[in-house]
Amino acid sequence: MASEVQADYLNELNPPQREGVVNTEGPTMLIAGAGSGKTRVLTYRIAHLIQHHHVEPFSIMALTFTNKAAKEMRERIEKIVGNEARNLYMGTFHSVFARILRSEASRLGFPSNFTIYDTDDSKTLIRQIVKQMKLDDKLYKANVVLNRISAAKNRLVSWQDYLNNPIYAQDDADNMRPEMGKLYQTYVMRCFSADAMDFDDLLFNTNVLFQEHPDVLNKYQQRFKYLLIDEFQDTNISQYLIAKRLAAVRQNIAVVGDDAQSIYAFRGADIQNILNFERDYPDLKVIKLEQNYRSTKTIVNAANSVINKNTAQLQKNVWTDNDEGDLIELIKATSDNEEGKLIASAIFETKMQTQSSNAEFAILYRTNSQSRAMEEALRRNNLKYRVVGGLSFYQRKEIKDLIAYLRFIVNPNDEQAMRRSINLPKRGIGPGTIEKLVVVASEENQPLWNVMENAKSYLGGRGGNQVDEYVTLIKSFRLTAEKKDAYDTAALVAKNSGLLKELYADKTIEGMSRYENVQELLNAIKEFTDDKEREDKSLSAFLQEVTLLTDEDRSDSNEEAVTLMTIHMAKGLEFNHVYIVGMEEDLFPSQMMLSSRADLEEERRLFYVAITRAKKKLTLSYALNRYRFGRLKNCEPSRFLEEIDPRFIKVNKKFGSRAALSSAESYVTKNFVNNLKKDQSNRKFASAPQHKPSPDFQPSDTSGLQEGMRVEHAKFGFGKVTVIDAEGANKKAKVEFDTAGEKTLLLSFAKLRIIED
DNA sequence: TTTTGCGGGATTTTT
DNA sequence: TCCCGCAAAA
Repeated sequence: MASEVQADYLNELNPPQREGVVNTEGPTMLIAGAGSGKTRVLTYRIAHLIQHHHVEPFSIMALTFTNKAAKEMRERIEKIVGNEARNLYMGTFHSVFARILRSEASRLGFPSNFTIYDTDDSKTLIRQIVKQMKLDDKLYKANVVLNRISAAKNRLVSWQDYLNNPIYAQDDADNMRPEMGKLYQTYVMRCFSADAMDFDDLLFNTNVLFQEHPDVLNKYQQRFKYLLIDEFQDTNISQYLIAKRLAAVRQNIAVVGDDAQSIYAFRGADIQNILNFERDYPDLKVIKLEQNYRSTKTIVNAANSVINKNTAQLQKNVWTDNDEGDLIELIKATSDNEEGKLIASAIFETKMQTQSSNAEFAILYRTNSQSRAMEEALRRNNLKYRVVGGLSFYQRKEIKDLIAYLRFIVNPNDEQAMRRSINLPKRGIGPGTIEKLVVVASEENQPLWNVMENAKSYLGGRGGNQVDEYVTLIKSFRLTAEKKDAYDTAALVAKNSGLLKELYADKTIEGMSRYENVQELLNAIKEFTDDKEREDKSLSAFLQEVTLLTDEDRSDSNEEAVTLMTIHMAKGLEFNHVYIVGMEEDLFPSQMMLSSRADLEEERRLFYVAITRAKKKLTLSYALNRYRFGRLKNCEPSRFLEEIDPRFIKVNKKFGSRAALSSAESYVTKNFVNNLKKDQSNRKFASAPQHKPSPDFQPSDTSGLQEGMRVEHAKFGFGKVTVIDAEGANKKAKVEFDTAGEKTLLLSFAKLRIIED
């Protein structure tokens, strides 16, 4: 019986796919081109482990990039192996290791009910620290500071390491931000005393846990016999190290990824991981999935012609057996609003001609703000649509407000939650009073909650009384939380805190929708507690999940609607008809990504991802004018348009006459020439001809490499070392190459020839 | 303490 | 354009 099922799924696979499924032992890397069926391989591989090798589901750990991907994969596996699949240890890095950190929290001095700070919490805290340290908040913008801290954590640089490393100090001094290290330290300490971890801490602290507590590491090494990682190109160093440690004993680690689809370098993802992987596992089995089952020949080849402009990529040849298909259409509009109209009517027509449903259409854009014009036009055409992403449900003010209460109930030291909830609805407790509480707590080195309980002895008169009332309220909530489940508690909090009443009183449209949102949150909590499979239905258990949830995880409305979303959100999805809008310079590629070649290559990969979402037909559009920051700006067509092999494009016949065609072409051509000029004047954009290494090229021993030395790299050419970073296996050098721009190279991996001077 | 109005910055992407 | 944080006014 079991073998019949097996035969079934194995027969559906092509040879490399089958190999990816059957070869379950030892380190494996699947390089999976777009649309090559990698999810299928991953699911079958897990199913195969369970059915054929009789591996217990709870000893398989599978890490994905989003919760949604995990959920879908689990469902697909469940279809093959039945409800055993429930016991798989599967989820995002963040959620899986948050769970492990909860049960081992005491090892790190955290309580197991620690709070997870989301990005907003982190930024607010940083803003507070900057203020308290009396620093210039123009210079120390929360965003900038958090990014810097985040980057350090993702490379496993602790605040102690940071303060001890003169390179960082120099770097910060050069950027006029000498206090960065101090900020990092304070930030970490404040999180710690609030019993809170931010997103990066979940990974950073897991590394600390495994490094400093070998017994814990050993426990999980024994337990997880098989480790699988999806979207490996989007992992950062911190994540990779966790995986490596876990897999160290059994070495059953399989990673799946596509370097061409790496689009999260901005948040620390590191393609280097793919290269490191080959180095770390010499007997690695590499399997390439190159046949695309998703798209037409036109789309696959057009995508290839684009991605080939990148210099940094693994050798891979994506091809397809599918039909030639329609040419890619290019639409020119005079304004962003007209672009919306043209796209909407194009969708409407295609829908009629091909008898397609709304759900087969997607409009993809670079930035969320572009959805507006599209939405309006779709509405006018009576086309149902849904916008994915944007301001997420859990980021809405009213939702965060209620959750702040819930958080403070569970974690009495969650300072951010206290700050948010204490004066909501208005209780006459202002910033002055709050600040006093926090200052006393830190000066007397007391838990915040202790200070609040004795507020009257620290705050005279009114403030003390008001805080007292709030404390009593929270205490009563805590009593409820101890006895009742998450839903009963949350419902009581919404009612007794006065939050619901206040929202109910607001009869504006926005006010009513806020009220509904809170009701919806309560429904979501109800759904959580109604889940029969769930053992722990406490408020604490609910909160553990909520911060790591995103909108996509809430409702899977399979509604008949056109999908609007950013390209980032579209990764992993596919649609028959895809419209990529806003193909303009400074928008896509984004102006913020023009400063280095590496960034531009990431934008190009983003474009590649966008193109490869389309199964049958791809349409691109750009506008000559667009409102940005409230101002009408004229735009040039994107350089990416010229990077598509022209054989695959035609200019829209309905909306663009012969004249329009030639004018669009001339626009593109003119732009192309301009870009060439730009390229020549700015070497960072130079379409660097592949460097031919010198005939005597021989990698040197780089242990003695010094800043200022000139080096040669096989691919990037000649350059000068600007910075040397870290020591030992992680030693890195920043090199400013003459033609390829600035690169950071891992010396244990990169082959550099030192040039005598 | 709360409300209002001003000015400045944002639109890159997400766990 | 719109949203946020901050300063001044009430």
